[in-house]
Amino acid sequence: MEPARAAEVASVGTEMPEQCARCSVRQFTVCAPLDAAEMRRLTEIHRFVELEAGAPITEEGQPADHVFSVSIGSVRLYKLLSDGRRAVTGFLFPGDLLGLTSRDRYACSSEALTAVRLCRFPRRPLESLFADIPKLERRLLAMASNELAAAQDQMVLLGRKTATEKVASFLLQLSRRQEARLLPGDPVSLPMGRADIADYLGLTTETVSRTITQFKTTGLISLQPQGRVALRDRAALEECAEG
Amino acid sequence: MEPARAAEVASVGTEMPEQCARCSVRQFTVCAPLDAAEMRRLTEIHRFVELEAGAPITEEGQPADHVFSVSIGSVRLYKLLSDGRRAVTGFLFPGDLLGLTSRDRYACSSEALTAVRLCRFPRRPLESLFADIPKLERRLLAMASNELAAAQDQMVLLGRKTATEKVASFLLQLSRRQEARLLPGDPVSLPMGRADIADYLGLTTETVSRTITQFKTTGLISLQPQGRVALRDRAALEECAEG
DNA sequence: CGGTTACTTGATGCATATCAAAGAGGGTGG
DNA sequence: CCACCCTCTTTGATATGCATCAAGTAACCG
Repeated sequence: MEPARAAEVASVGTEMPEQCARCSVRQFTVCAPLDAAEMRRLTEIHRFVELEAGAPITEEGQPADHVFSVSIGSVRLYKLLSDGRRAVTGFLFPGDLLGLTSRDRYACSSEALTAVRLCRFPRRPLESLFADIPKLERRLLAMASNELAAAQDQMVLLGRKTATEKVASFLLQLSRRQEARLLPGDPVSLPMGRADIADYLGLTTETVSRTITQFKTTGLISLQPQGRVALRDRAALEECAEG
Repeated sequence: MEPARAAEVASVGTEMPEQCARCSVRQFTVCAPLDAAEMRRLTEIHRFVELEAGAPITEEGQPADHVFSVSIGSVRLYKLLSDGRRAVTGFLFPGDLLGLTSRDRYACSSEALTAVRLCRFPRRPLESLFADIPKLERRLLAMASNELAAAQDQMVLLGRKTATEKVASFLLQLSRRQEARLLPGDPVSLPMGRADIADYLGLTTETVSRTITQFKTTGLISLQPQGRVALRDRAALEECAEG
């Protein structure tokens, strides 16, 4: 047994793995409510997975053997129609959960949008833990409920908002999600391309681009290097977003 | 103690209330996995609520004090934009759950679409039961996951399907949901009006009407009394639905 | 620095919205 | 029991927001 692990071994059952102790989004993940001993139980079954930008993570319809928690980076969730049309059903950021389903198949395909680090939990062992750690199941239910509420907002956006309202809502959504992770809400970083945004909002890349240009022209936002967007007039954007 | 109750009294803790024993959709509801003793625990806190068509059930943003299970009838879920535009986020049928949220406010407004009977559970006592009946929480998580998968399908529909595809998908969805309740999948009954369908599909009533007329003309469906739709060519509808 | 991909901008077209009005049920009261 | 009225649905004519088609421009990468 190598010296580097001595401390860990000395505290079996009470200390969590170093990587988790250092995890910057633990308080927002599925792990949030767990104490050190429970964390240890959970980490007995998990594995870290690192992927580069563009790598596939899950494929719609394939066996849902794992649940993932995004640790670093961003992920795009999507579904395809038979003729190739694509709908992006969501973007995931650190702390978000991926692959939760009650069926035995993934509901969506997903790909790394940037380089990502994921915590991967095999599903059966994870579900077995529910019996010993009810907090874990409680947490998953809360996260699923939140996702459901977000999905309903997205349905309103897709079904009843104009292109301008959609793009404004999108920028504000990303801003709020940054704030939820205790990051500044401005500038907003856009790790995804215009095509991803378009497929998420039910628009075309051209319309997204034109709308962003319009916001830029009217002084609501300004574009910064590396896909960052500064919100110059948040109140006006909020106004835009609601109609 | 009246004779009619003798059998029930003789088996306290093992028999479920008569109304639940007779419930035609119990196997599809939150109650599905519970045994008689657990059912009794659950029914200690629930109350039956009967409402006539059009009655409000929940209002978006109001305190989420209760969770409901639809027992008889249909419900429409919706959200409003500030200028009055409406998005219907879902229709509920017997067995479906209403009002599940991890926040303290309802995410959607809801109204009875027909006369309905609901089982109403006060939220705090319900959550207290989770500790004693883990199956209950497991069941809610499964139901929430299913709703999430349905919400993702709806996002694809709203964001990327044409009017024809939307209406075809809608008819098939209702048909499948009837089948899931072990009812015939054909004819499909439409308890909601064209305006509800339009707000659910991100269309106008006129477009919904025209599309239905077109399906009728091309022999894919035929309209029957009381808002029933016979699926004359299911395969062609499926084809329509996917593009 | 050249090649490639992503983004932006412009011109045109179409699917669906909007505006308008005529049928069709469905319930109620005479 | 029928006639009327109200609401919902259907149908028609026109308008428009966004898609599509088509270049041009900027950003990125090797």
